[in-house]
Amino acid sequence: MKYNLIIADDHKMFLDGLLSILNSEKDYNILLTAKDGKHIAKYLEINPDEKIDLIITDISMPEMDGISLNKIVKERNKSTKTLVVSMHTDAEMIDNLIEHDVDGYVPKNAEKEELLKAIKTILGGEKYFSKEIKNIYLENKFSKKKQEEIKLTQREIDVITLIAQEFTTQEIADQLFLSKHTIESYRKNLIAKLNVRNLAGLTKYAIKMKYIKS
Amino acid sequence: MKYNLIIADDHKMFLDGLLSILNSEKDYNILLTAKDGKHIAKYLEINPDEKIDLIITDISMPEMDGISLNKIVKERNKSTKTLVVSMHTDAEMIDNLIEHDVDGYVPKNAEKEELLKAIKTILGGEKYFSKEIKNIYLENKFSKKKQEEIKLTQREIDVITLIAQEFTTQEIADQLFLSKHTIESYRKNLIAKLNVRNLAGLTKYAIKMKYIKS
DNA sequence: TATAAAACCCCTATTTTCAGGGATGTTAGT
DNA sequence: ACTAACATCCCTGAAAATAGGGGTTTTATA
Repeated sequence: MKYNLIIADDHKMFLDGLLSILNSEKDYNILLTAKDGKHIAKYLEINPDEKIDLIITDISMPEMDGISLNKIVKERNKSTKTLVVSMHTDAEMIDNLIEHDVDGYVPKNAEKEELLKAIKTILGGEKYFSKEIKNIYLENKFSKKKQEEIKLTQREIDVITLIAQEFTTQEIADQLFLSKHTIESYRKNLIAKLNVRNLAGLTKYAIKMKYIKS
Repeated sequence: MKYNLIIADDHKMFLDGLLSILNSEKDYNILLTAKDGKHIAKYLEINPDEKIDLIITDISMPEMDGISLNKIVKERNKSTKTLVVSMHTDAEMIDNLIEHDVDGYVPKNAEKEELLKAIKTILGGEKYFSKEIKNIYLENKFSKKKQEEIKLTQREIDVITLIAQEFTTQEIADQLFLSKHTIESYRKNLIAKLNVRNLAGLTKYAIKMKYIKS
């Protein structure tokens, strides 16, 4: 009996590549391909009882991204597996995916063989994450350990965000309905906590932590 | 007579996709595929007289990127065309490519039909840039116009870079062997020029312009 | 060779930040 | 009930940054 697969990827050419790989395998039956998650979601809704073994998905797609799709898939039927195939190799993304309980991740520059191995492994009930991805994940966890010692409170985040937006202490105080002295204390604490020297350092931290854009 | 094509892309699966598209076209003869530019460069060196009509290449590849490859290709034989197929859609990259005189650019999420059209157009001697890419390019040129009114001198860049690195005015003066007053003047001018309010604004600008990392 | 732009320097006065203290009330967890 | 963490506020003095002026000299280039 064949496994039922669904593929979602907005890169048409890449999709063709995947198909050409999978079509030469006789165990896989490709039910559907789509260039965004929404189509897949609709299909799943219309066919609630169809057995779907694996969904191969990209992360960034128009309309509905891979993470949202994964959530929908798992809610419909926990036994449907998800394999993410993407070019994103940033730690945050990977972290995010693992937390969302995807069954595997293979980068797009992986070999054909690895992809097939990933699919087989996942259909066999195990997880599959390529070595590259595992390394990024683990390295990130280690370095996070150090960073997480520095944990800002919500108020501190409020203040540093406004500082990075070029407001003066007085202006921040006015906006938050606090005393100027309070903001000064926060600024002082932030400088000490984050091991920086001045506003420039605070601003860089705010950007790194994405409290402000660009 | 067939056209001779070479393809470079480090995404194996994508390569397969491209191949499956091109193999079904009888006019194209694929001489070589490789996952980085170096292999291609070596091939070109070994076979200096072979007629190569088109090189399809990704931008970011290990060992040798698409831009360097393009340069080598054009130096060897000006009549060999280059089509870039990549996921990069940032304005800088596109600008860079056009300046390096590639013959076309199609994003990886393009349809199969567009790719074929691009290839045909380029082999016909014209340039082909997908609409999406053209838009990004033009939009960038327009917005650059506004930005380029703000042009920093080298010295100003030196100073803002150091400011963003959290050095004080006095420290910057010492490092650059200048008077503290000079640095103060530069800071003042920068704040006025860049329309920001303080160090935080200068720091953000320095990051945006990539004068400093993160 | 004008002349504009860049690089450099100085001054005053005000505001803001930084560094160092200390303090109080509230909240959440042990 | 105790304690730690948090949020809030205050003070002083020094250092730095900001805002507003003013300059000269060097360098590129039209």
